[in-house]
Amino acid sequence: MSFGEYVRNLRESRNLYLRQVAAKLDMDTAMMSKIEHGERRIKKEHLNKLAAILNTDSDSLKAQWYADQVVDLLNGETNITHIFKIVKKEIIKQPK
Amino acid sequence: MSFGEYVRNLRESRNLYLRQVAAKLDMDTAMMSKIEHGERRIKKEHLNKLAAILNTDSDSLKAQWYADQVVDLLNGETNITHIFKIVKKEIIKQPK
DNA sequence: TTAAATTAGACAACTATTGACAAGCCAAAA
DNA sequence: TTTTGGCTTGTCAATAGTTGTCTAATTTAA
Repeated sequence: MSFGEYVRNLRESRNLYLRQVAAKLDMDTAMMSKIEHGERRIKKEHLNKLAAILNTDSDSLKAQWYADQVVDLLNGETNITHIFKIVKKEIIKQPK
Repeated sequence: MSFGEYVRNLRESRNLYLRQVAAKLDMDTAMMSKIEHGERRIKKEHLNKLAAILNTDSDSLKAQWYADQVVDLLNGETNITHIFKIVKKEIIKQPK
């Protein structure tokens, strides 16, 4: 399930209209529609607010959001497991 | 090791100068320098040629390149394992 | 010190993304 | 069968981000 579908499912289960969510995020309904369709990307800064509006866990929402970006980036690649191994090794070594 | 370091290691082990590699890729030496420093991103389309110039395996080079983008994207995130799980689930379900 | 190699800074040119608007679609109510 | 409400689509200018190039440092090796 993509980020957009994830949001749409939540929104519908909350019985909210696109325009309601859009208004609370101070954006056009059309934009929100595109976000749910994966045609536009919601800003990271909006995620906390969106989670609150949808009354859901923001960590899961963020994970979903990041996953979407990664899928987009790796679209069509095989070798994903290998890539992830490199990434993990790379990210772990940031102590501080 | 980042993509840039990876390339630099290879290049030096091959006793090639930045300007030589840059010339073969038809780009400015300064650009190539920035690429090795991670300040600029080499185009995906250049990877095969670069692998040939460095006489190395292009799949590994590409994996390294993708890993770099992902690291960049997830920079600062915890939860990476969770995100990767979502990604894998998402990517697997593309048959065709 | 010199010369070659590399790096850094600045900037215009090029791309991509965004937000806003208007028009369209579709299902259900009237 | 029209109207209404919710959603979707297309377009476009404005904005933001990226790229390549040039010039001027800076570093390195003799």
